[in-house]
Amino acid sequence: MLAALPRKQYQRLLSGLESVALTFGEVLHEPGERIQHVYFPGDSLVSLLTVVDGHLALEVGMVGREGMVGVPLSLGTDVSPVRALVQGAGTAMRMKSARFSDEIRKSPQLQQEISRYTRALMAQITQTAACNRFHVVGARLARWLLMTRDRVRSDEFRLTHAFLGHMLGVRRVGVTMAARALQKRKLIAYTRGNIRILDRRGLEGAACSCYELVKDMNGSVRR
Amino acid sequence: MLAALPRKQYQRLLSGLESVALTFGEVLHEPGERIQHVYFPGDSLVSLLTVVDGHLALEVGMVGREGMVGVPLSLGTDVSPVRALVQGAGTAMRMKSARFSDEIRKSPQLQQEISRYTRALMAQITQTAACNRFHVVGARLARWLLMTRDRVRSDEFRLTHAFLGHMLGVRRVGVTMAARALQKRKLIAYTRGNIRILDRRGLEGAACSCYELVKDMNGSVRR
DNA sequence: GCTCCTCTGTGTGCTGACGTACATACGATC
DNA sequence: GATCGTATGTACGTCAGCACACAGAGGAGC
Repeated sequence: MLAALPRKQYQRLLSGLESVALTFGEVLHEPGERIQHVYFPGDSLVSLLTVVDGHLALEVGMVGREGMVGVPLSLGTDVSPVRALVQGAGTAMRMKSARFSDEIRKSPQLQQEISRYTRALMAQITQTAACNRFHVVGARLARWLLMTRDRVRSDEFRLTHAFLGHMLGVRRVGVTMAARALQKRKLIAYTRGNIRILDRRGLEGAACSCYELVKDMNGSVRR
Repeated sequence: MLAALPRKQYQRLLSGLESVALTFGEVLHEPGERIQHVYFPGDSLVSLLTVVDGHLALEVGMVGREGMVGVPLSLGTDVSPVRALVQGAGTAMRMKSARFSDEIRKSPQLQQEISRYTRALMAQITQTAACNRFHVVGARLARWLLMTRDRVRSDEFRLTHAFLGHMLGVRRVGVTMAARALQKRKLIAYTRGNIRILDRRGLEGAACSCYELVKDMNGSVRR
């Protein structure tokens, strides 16, 4: 995301940025907590989860290199309504919240870039809401794998069925059945926490239309 | 929402505002269309719907006097990802999109107020996403009626089961059964498109926790 | 090799919502 | 006050996903 800024802007931001390694399962912030840093994932991947009734979680957004974690800061608050969970280990740049708020005030370009991303994120959340309501687990799983693929830029990644269950808001068994069906159709392969996409095109066919929609949205918005 | 602005700001905006009567069923904009005006509902009520697979709709947000229709404009685009449907007839103030974009540039207070609302709306959409995934129709119906009540400030309003079905993303029959259950418990009463809340407290008990959560959020955010 | 832990697979009964079809009932209009 | 459109009630079979329970099976560590 930072790469979309003019070089000069980017240079100035650099002094406030530090590179960090994010580990799988790490929680960047919980709902209601103060946001300490904003994160710009590089090859890492972060899930935004909403927590219901104290225990159930559901992914509403996925943030990779195309976005940032901490959008609420640009909307004038330092508390987030969601949990930010590292779903794919890797590196990210981060900046202290206060500094980021400063930078945003000073730089219209940065502000504009953040606005652009904010509306892409809103669109993603909206689409996810409808998707969770209307589409079956199999199609949602396919979509989810494709979205992950696009962000980590790899056909293979480490994830258990149980974890996927938390993301999709279904039981682990539900994931197992859906995953098995996809495997039988030779679209994916997996063993003990390792998933590989075998046939991307085929998987796109199995996914619901939400995948294309959100993809287009991010694309068109990115000029 | 406008009432939260300093008097001076409000005075200046007035010249760009016009009062309009919104009629039930009117569509202010479709997804993908250009937003012509932003609307600030007075005693009217507008639903934000996401459209899936061309026909199915699902409400993701509800806008009354506390908010505005056209948030994307403040995020730098004039196309909306959602349909804005008038769900409760009444009056609203509106402003041409171009003028609104101007005003927002000129007034930090207005911008701040919009930011505040944007994050409340994001929180609402997020919560709704989870609610639609995890909670049963009865609880969601109860929540929906309460949210409507809070916005129109009346215990009685006109709505058919079929319309509610569209909002909640379920069949009309599903609404009928849920509504009948609530009526049996003497929480609501209804006849041919007219719904009345008989026991607000009781209805709050029947609603899912999402109601309180979103309410608090709006409250706390409003200082 | 053996043990233990985690991940995946399978089975059973249940329930909430679906699709569809049709029945009743109110009210506006002629 | 008969008719027609719309709103609501009921019924029936189907299905996706639930809760719970337990059975293999691969890997890490001893």
